[in-house]
Amino acid sequence: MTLEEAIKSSKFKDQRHKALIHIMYAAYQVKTNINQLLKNYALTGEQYNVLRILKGSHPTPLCVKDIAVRLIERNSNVPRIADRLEIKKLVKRFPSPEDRRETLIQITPAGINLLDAATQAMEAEHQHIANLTEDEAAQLNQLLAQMLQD
Amino acid sequence: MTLEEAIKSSKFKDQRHKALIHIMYAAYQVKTNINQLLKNYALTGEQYNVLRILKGSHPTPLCVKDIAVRLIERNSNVPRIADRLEIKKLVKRFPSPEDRRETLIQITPAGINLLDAATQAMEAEHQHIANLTEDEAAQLNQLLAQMLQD
DNA sequence: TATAATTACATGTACATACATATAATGTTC
DNA sequence: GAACATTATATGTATGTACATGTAATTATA
Repeated sequence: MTLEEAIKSSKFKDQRHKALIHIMYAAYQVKTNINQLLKNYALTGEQYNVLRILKGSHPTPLCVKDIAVRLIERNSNVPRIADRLEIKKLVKRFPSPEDRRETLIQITPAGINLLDAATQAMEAEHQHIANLTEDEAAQLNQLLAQMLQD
Repeated sequence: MTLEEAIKSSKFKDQRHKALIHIMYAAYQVKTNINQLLKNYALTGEQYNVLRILKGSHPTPLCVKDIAVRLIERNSNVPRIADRLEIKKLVKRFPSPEDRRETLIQITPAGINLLDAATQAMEAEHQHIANLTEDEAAQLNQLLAQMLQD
């Protein structure tokens, strides 16, 4: 479905205006796709992202703020996402011995297993979503980087 | 800030994978910018979108589902967004005489005034966000359309 | 070193999303 | 036209975002 069909409108001021709407629409489609896939693993997108970040540093645990700065959506409430992962025993949480203000969070073996399964499915999905050649994707990345500069 | 700096990672499988993350990051930046601007008008992004859709059909009111299909984020809960707009007297709501299951929603003069002021500020912001020429924006739109096809 | 400022996290509230379910009105089918 | 299916909206719950505030620990400074 094209953007115009999707939102039943073609009243864009110019190409730049359309691009902003288009980006938000594309992101929504990508996220919706990913969330659907993750439902098979009883994970939300943000829970998946936090697990992925934790596995990246495993076995070293990370404190809340170090997880937060690695998330795309910076205002995500990491303590509450961690609550839900902890209930499912996908992470464990303990106070930092070095700085007792910090809570360290570590992915559990169960968390790694679930993440690995979800990631495998995700990669297949990614191939399917991004209907672009590598050259085209590189071009898209260049344009997005330029758009966001400074 | 580049994507890599923003999420402190450069571990992308390929350009297509990076493009998916990049789109979500760009959309987040655009939305955050817009939401900041709209705070000056005590509106959220979704409230603004609903008002814009209602003004598009004004003075003809729209029912809940006709608003929903015009929103980018299709699962938005239009009745509850309408609740908040109604409290602020930016819209009024009444049952449809033709189909009493439907609730018709119409933007008020106060709603139009607020929307117009917000839209003027928004257009200035849009110019500022999208650091692209018209040709580049057109290219970006073409790539996004291709990515999303079927 | 005592006090002040900062930092890290948790938590409360308002709003939004995602999805299930309830209810009333309309449409369909026999 | 009665029974059933469908549609439109509302509402409940879990999750997440955005932001303000509270509390404890650490750091800075007088």
